[in-house]
Amino acid sequence: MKHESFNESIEMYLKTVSELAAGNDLAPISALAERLGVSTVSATEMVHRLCEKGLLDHTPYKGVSLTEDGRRRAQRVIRRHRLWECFLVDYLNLPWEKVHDYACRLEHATDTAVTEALAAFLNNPQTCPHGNPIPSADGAVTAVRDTALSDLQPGDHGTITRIHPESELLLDYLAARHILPGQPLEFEELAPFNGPLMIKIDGETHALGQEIAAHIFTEPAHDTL
Amino acid sequence: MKHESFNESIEMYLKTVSELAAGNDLAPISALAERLGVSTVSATEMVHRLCEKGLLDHTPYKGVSLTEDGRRRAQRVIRRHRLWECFLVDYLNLPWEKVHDYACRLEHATDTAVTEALAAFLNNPQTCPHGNPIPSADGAVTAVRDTALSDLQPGDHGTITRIHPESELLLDYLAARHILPGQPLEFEELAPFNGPLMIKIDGETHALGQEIAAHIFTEPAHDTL
DNA sequence: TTAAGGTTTTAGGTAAGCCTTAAAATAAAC
DNA sequence: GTTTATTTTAAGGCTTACCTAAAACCTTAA
Repeated sequence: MKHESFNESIEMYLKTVSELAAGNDLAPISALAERLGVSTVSATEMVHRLCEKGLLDHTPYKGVSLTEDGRRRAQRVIRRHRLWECFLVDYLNLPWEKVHDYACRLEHATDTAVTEALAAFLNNPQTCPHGNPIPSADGAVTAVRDTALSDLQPGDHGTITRIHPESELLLDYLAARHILPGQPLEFEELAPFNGPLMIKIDGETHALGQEIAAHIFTEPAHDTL
Repeated sequence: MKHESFNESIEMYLKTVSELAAGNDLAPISALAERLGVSTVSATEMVHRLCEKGLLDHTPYKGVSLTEDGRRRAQRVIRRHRLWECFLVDYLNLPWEKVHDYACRLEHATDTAVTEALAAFLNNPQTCPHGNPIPSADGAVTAVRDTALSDLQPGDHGTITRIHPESELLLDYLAARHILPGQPLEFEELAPFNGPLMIKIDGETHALGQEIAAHIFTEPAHDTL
């Protein structure tokens, strides 16, 4: 009766660090705090606790990163999360943009035995409905080599591979516009002064802000056939 | 980040009261405390909080019962619990005696939308794998009219209908002896001095203590054809 | 009717996770 | 090198849910 809620916060911190420190660099505590909806002071406290537990490394004034232990733990949570997302979409027919939040709750309440039985039931899917890779049971992650939409150049063509990191607000926005993994797109033009990217998807052109574009990953289409 | 664990304790208390007060009588706080693995002081404190919230009624020195609100809330948790059990057994092929504990964690992390989608996916099952009825979405419970094994007389025949209340220890014990819902049984004799019940199931005779017998419910076979 | 036994309250504590406000340390930018 | 912004510490608090120990209180049965 104490253990459960105990883990929950820890798991959220580890998962978030994992998301923020995707490029192997340090995740600033301020960013952590913001994503978790917590004051920077509280986040700093918690980071200390997690450092003591050997789950995080903290470089003062720079940010935090996961230790090997923390990484494995985070990957296990992410695995559970994405497997549940697959189930919720493919079997329960719940909406693509809602399952992230549902899975966020289930992920902390799922035994390893359940996780692995679920993986087998689902036939060991490789990605979640939002395109993100599902870590293997031992915590290994498939490296992805896609490009953020925000890193493409006007004129580029590509196909959406995944949305990352996910949040309900973002997914709602994207779902309403059919901006989903698998969709081909064309980067028509970039408005000046850090303006939006004009992106043609599914026959329509959308103005996407820089911030949103950084959450959309693509596989560029090669002009060379 | 606060709400989740918040609900968890409340839900466990309500669920437990519902289990203990099956016969419409009051559940003593001491029994509540024992089942929850908590001191009576803590249980008393929590009962006060739940009374203030209008979920429980407390008759001092007697025990507690659920208000209509509390009842509905408890039934909703139980519904989620039993639906998960069905899924875990029927689709993930997890062991009958283990799924109770797995479901105990999932039940507090499941949105209503997920619950109802799951119910539809499972084709609205009426009972959990341990034979207990699954409350309907609006909190209605099917009345069961079966008899505790401890209330049968030597010589009686019957069929096991359900195990209630469940606990992993009990389920492990029963699973190892094939004492499962659907099994026919014969009450051979009752040992004197509150001794065990000699019960013939699946070709073998088992000595079951009074306490265990109170957890096994049966549908007596009528001699009158 | 009184003593025994169970129940409840009171008092005093713990731990995790959060909060705020304010001051100090450091990094970055000019 | 000074200013500005960010980070970290420090101090004091809150809530939930648990604990022990001791006192007060009901109920019941001898």
